[in-house]
Amino acid sequence: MAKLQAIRGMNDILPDQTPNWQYVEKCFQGVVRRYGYREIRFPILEQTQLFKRSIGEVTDIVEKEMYSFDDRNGDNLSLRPEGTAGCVRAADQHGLLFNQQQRLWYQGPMFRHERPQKGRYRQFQQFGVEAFGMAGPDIDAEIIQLSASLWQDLGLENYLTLEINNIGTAEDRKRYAAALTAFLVFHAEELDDDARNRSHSNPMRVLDSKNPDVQEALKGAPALVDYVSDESVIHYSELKSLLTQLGVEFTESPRLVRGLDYYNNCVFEWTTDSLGAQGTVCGGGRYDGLVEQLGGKPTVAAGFAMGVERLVLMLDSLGKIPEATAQVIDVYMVVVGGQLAGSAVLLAKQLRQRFPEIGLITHCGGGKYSNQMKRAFNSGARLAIVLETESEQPLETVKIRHLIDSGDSVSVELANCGDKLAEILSISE
RNA sequence: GUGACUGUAGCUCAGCUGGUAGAGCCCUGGACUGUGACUCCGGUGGUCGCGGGUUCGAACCCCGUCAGUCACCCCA
Repeated sequence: MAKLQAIRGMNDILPDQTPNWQYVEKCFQGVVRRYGYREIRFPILEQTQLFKRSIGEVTDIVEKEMYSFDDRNGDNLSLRPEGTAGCVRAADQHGLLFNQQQRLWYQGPMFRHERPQKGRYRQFQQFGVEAFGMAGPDIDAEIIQLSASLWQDLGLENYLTLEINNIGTAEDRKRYAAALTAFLVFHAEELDDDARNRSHSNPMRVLDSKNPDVQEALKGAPALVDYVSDESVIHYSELKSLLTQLGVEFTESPRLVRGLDYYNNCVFEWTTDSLGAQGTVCGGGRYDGLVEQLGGKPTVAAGFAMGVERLVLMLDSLGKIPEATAQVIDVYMVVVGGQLAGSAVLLAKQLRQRFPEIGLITHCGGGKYSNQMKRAFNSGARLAIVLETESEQPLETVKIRHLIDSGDSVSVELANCGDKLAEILSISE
């Protein structure tokens, strides 16, 4: 029988890697705490309808990337491809959005059936922030500033650049899309197949084309700016002013279009060139119409999501993860001779009770002294406690040996082992 | 979904133009050493991703499939 293996594009994160993840998660949590955001947790599985109605029926995510299936009741469910839809659903369902403001954050796995490559996986981790009930550009500035704080804490501030754009309201874009489609149809012969196909279904995506010929043909195309309402323009320029006051550098990218339909007005992306083709580390913007679109009362909102794999990848390749994050134990107990197993587990139990903060491994499975010592060294422990007696003799003394600073060892009465340990590790009880 | 490259012991890899597999590390037994090290000797471990085909014979050729990597696409 063939060996079972993980589903394509779904990664196992092994013990050598998990400290890196914990480090990043700790940084997230520190930042959101400072900004007063509270955690919300919602299911990984939702009605497929939720994503269709929020992300948009004709987006790639919904059209060809969702893990959807009928459950035993015949309901069509999907693994969440992003977090905002579920967050809005949960918050609205429980009345969190009624006449109030909310600052929320979440973290968890998302699922998209794409072809895997560096920084892009079928199950991936997102960390996101959503703010509800605040209409002004100040909240937009706040969440951007929040993300910038995180880069600072992670030491990535010099490796990420912020791009922003104003994509107007849904109405603005509708009028613009019509004009753009007309332009594209007129210039159809200069476009490639892909661009022609999108001219009607999703004309704004054509602007993103990397085909130089298409970009050439786009010269003279109508600009979104000219279709954006005055209100949006004012909001946007206020945001820019706030960012400038905050010292957050940005570049304006008129071509920046988000792939999810619910965004409006200000959108932004943090990108890097150190990740290959998957340069976007964080993306977000306003989505003022989404709550209402999903059946709630009209509620303005803004948020962003970031890809944790991409961040971990980036930190790893840039050497930005502090060494101290790796988990090490403090004490390794070497047990020579099977008759000492009882004494060993008992001593270990007592020490763990007395020193809850230290990590202690008891050697299990026997084996000769030299091999046990080898494991003790390889464990990274500072100290080894050696239990050894002449055969049949009761255990009276143990040896405590330094493994890192020196090779010194001291012999202590079994009963005084804890005191000696406290002294050596400078633990105040 | 499309394309290119890759897939040999737990890990890193070698294996010339086809003749049924090797090294280092790791692990382990022993020698030495007042006891993890070093050195020396020995050992475990692979139906060469999987399935077909060509051939007297394939890890090496062909087809399919799965997976990985990178790019397109898409996005976090």
